[in-house]
Amino acid sequence: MTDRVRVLLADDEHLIRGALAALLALEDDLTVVAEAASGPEALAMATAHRPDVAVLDLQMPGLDGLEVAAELRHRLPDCRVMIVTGHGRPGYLKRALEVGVRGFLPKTVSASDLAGIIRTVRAGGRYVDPELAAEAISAGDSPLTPRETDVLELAADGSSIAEIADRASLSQGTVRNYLSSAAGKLGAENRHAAVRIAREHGWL
Amino acid sequence: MTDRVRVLLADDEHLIRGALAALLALEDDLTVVAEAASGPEALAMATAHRPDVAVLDLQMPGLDGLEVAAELRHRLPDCRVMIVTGHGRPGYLKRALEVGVRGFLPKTVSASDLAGIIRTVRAGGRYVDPELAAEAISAGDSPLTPRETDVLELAADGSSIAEIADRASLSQGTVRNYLSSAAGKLGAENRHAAVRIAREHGWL
DNA sequence: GGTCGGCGGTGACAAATGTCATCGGGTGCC
DNA sequence: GGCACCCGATGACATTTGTCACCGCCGACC
Repeated sequence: MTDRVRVLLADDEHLIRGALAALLALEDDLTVVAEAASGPEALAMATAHRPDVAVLDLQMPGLDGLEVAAELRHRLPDCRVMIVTGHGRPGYLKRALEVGVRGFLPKTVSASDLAGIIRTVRAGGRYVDPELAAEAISAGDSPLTPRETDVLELAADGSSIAEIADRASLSQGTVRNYLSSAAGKLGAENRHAAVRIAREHGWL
Repeated sequence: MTDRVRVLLADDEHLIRGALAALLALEDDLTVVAEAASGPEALAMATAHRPDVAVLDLQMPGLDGLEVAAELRHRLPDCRVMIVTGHGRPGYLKRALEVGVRGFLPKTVSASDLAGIIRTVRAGGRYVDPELAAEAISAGDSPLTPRETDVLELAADGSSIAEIADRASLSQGTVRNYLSSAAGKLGAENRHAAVRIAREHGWL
């Protein structure tokens, strides 16, 4: 542990990001070398400063944390990526692990925990919040087929079947079949409840 | 300004709250006298420590920031209340001002701004984020009657008309009338789109 | 080759939903 | 008193939606 850990912080909330940076600066083996307020900016800062660890907020303008993580994996394979999230829906954890994220934690952890986890991740370890992990395991995989997911996503804003069919370039009958099937798999009464359930599980 | 400003911090995200506390502690005229992670806890800490300024997150378990603000207004009329929010929907600002909140700002402000605004509010001033204010003005008041709002709220989770009627103790026909009227006023195609629109405006 | 599942579609039917007119009771305002 | 508006309800009607059965096509897997 001869060198200090070089950290990139990405969070669109300036207040939070600044506070975190100030707080991590108190740890004498950590250095915040770059900050970003959006997904694309995070990528740019990462390639410019080549941090050891990137701490990404899940929800950011432009590209979200997962998209940035996926891109970083290709551009900077040596950079470890951690995701910090406010409300952690289970499905995100699974997707995060798939794109090589080494740490996944809610914002309810304490600052000293965060510093510790950064060190763990830097050393090659992994950390996943136990509660989020339990939820993810109990939630399991999405039972929906890719197409069902697509169509359900188009239904998410309350559009009519006709609109969905139009945007998906499908016949209305097909759309109804998919939505009916998806609602059945999710145990929902109608497509709108299905959207809500899929959202809660992070399957959307 | 002989005394230091006594501040209460309430935010359910431990990481954020701790970071903010550390950051405000750097200002030599501010003291964080209490922290809370939920609405009820915020109330309890406030009555126990009688802060000059309460900085409340909008979304908290138990009671949200607005409910805490309303309660504080009665219990501690001398305590100035500020709301800090992640994604600020317009309607909340209006409701916040109605319950006597003196400061309303998004988490995108910088830490030094926050400290400055705390001082402003403490001195009896007000501060509202200009962008949120503009949105609130353009959004205007909700066109919905109280009952329409109630029923729309019950429809928010994708329930069927029958369930809504049951929970609201209304006839199904009445429920449909209210929803139809609400959808019409909001320019929505159906009640689900109406829910989305009302949510976006903070009218729900 | 056979089977299974996903994809896209059609047709038909029942149920849910949206829409409209209309009613009575209440409240508040001019 | 007259008027406007909200509340709650009913009935009728057209439309949308959900559900099911069934079709062909394709790719994967055994």
